[in-house]
Amino acid sequence: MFSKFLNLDKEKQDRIINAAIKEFAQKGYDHASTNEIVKEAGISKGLLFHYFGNKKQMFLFLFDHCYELIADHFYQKIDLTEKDFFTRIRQAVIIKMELLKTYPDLFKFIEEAYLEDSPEVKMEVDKKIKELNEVNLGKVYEGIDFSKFRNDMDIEKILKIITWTFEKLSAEELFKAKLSPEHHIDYERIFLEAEEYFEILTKAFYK
Amino acid sequence: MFSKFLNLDKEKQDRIINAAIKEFAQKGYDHASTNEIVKEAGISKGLLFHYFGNKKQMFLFLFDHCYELIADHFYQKIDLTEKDFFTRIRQAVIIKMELLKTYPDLFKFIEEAYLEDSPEVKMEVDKKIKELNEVNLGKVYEGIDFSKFRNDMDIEKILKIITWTFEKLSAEELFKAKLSPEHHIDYERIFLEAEEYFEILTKAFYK
DNA sequence: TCACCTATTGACCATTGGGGTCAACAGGAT
DNA sequence: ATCCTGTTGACCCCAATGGTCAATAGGTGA
Repeated sequence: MFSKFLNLDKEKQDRIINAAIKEFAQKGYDHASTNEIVKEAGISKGLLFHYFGNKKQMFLFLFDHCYELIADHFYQKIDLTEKDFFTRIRQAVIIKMELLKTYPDLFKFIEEAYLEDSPEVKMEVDKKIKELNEVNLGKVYEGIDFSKFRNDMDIEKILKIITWTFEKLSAEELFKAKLSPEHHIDYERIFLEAEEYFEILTKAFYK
Repeated sequence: MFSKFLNLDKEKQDRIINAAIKEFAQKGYDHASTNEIVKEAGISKGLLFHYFGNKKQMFLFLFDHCYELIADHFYQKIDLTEKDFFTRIRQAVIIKMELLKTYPDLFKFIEEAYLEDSPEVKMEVDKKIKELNEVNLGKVYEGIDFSKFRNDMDIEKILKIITWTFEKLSAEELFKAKLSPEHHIDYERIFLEAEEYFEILTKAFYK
């Protein structure tokens, strides 16, 4: 089906993927423009339709492809025998940063796809999401040793505060990068800052 | 300039404001459609241009108007003699919820306006933002008694964790509301849940 | 009843931009 | 010289855009 696309060298694939997910993430399915995508990707209009047939098929392919990308990275590299929550979440943050280095709009695209309500694709996306939820949900917290947390607080809320902190931290850094001229992201600095938050949160929520 | 609009009864003004900021927040300046706005507001196309002249003037008016709305509410109702950080931030959360009741897309609109890069309005918006930053920034934390916080952690990071928690909490609730059929928001329940987070964060970060 | 007036309508206009097509081409291999 | 595969971009039709304006609705005073 998409073999023509998948046989390209990775650099070109990634250029097209990034152009497309950026456009969809920013504007949603309906208002994303194939003209913009080909301009950003540096290919001709005809070629895009040669690879994907039409806009809808391209969008659905991207959704599947991005989800696989994420799932593969996480389940290959996350050590499920690791029982410490902070170590585990640190792993997750690193993996996320690695992915964002190659695909800056990967997670934004997936998030927006969840909210997509263009009638053209809503049904298919909803179906995909439902299937995925049945399989994947909750695996990230599997096997964690929760006895290390102080027990005078609702542990679910603690976990939320911690994950929210790292989500907001990375969102803030992405925002800064967008405002800066070259859109440059200093992953090293972010990582060091994240470490300081780890320290604070450990002090605050472990026994 | 906009006196024709401002002389309308408040209900009609709000209907138009909400239709417009929703459209701009969702699609950005360029792709926001005046047709969609008038449809959602329940007025005719001609009337919108009768009030605002053109799309650009409407957008810039909305930005100013929304900013004033927020500023007025905050500086009228926040008690700057209140020295306790949690009490202060609780006030802020309540005010934000009140505003969201009347203008569900108010903050989303402002946030997106900050990122707007349509050439048509970018210059004006950037200028407005610059002016505002010089005046307003940092007032929210003025006069807070920071000695109540434990001193084995970087206090700036603590403040961030706390504000982020409440931002994420409200974002999560907005998301839930979007998924629910009637888009209904149960402010009472959110408020109670926020209280539980206040309790946890106090325990974690006060001496 | 009718003339006047202001607030409001929505069909209409020129123009842009959309998704999608396809004849033509580039250039390496046989 | 002839394929062949990968690639181009001018072109198509049409939907939708921001904006206009003659026509109307409906209240007011005479």
